[in-house]
Amino acid sequence: MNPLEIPEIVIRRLPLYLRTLNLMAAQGQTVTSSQEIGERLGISSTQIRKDLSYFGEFGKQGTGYNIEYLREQLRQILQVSQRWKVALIGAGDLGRAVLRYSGFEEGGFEITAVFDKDEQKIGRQIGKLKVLDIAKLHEVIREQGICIAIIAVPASEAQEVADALVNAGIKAILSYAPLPLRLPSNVQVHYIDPVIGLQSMTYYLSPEQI
Amino acid sequence: MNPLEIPEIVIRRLPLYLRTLNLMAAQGQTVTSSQEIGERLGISSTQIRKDLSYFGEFGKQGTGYNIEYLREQLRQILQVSQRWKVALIGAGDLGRAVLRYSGFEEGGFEITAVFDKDEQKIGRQIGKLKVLDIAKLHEVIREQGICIAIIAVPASEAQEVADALVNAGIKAILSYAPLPLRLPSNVQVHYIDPVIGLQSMTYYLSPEQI
DNA sequence: TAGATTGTTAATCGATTAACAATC
DNA sequence: TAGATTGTTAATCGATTAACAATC
Repeated sequence: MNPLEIPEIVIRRLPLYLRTLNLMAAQGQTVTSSQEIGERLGISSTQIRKDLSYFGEFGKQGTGYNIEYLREQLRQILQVSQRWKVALIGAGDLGRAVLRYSGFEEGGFEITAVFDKDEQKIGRQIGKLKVLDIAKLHEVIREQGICIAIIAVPASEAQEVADALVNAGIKAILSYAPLPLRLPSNVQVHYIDPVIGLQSMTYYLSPEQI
Repeated sequence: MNPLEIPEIVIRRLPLYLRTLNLMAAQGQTVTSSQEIGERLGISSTQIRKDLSYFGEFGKQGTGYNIEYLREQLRQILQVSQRWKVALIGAGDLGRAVLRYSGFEEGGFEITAVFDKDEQKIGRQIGKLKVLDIAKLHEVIREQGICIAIIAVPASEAQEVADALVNAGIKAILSYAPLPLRLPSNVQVHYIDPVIGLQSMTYYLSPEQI
């Protein structure tokens, strides 16, 4: 029951369960089962029940899970009931796409500051936000009490940005830069690298398809 | 030695090794060791040697691995020595960011066609490509002999697009839409969902940081 | 040669799943 | 009640790692 004992692989699946429940709720469904969730995700029902059992008992024998209730429980476990403020570094094509993607908002995240070092971009308005000078990173992050950041700068600048973020007090980083960041162990990090995904699929393609 | 027996989790790590070797080569390094690769990636040297041993013997006792040689071997294993043609569906903010990202090119992929259903976008020039009408999806994919696609359309349209892609002969899909696609088992799929990554990090953040 | 590092085996560790009592 | 589904235990399965001979 100590959170430290819960395998990370279990934590990584919880957002998938939450996302599935959100979709079901959006379609007006009120009750589901571990089997139904599993079918949607390609995961066994046993695994879903086992994963949830790390945190408590959320279902009823014979009937399954109340979707609204389980959603709220998962939101609380993942700490996404409240909205988190997020800083975005990089206002290039990728940064702008991140900024305009509505999924963050729905997932419990609000990008409240965007930074770039390019003078051409600084001061430019993107949606509700004005691009800030990266020189103000520390100041703004501290002022707003932000502890999550998204890195959307070129690989060559990512480590430097990460260092500045850690220095400003950031505790979780989502990085789109295709290289591993050197970070203190108390800072969470996840990477998004589409090329890695593609390259592990081409392994399975038959040679005649090239 | 039968490819079918190699665990998928091993295949998923190979692109990381390749990426690391690429970075080393770019810095002019010519030789490395399993320990050095492991340190960069946060993976044990034993695991790297074990993973590579599924495919052959690529190193020399006492000296390690020739970077150029191991790179080329990994490229061949992953089938990314040749350039793959890729179709991109969706020319919104995300699609444009994907199109302008140079990492695909470097990873062995060339986006050779981009589609959208929005008449406002069809015909527009993005970099070297003109946005095509999604009605021409089947025709163009067959003509060009494309077998990999990237989905960058809203979640509500992703399944429909996926069905059309499968119908056109696509064998591998990278989807940015935050939901699981229903696909034939002979079609590879990988998902990119940044919110999932963020939500599994917030679990570990201490509540006072909210 | 001595030191370094590989490739591989066997042991360990951890995750998944089968089975089932409990109960709605 | 009978059927369905949960939560949990124990068994199985698979991945990681420790140890080491081989050898550059």
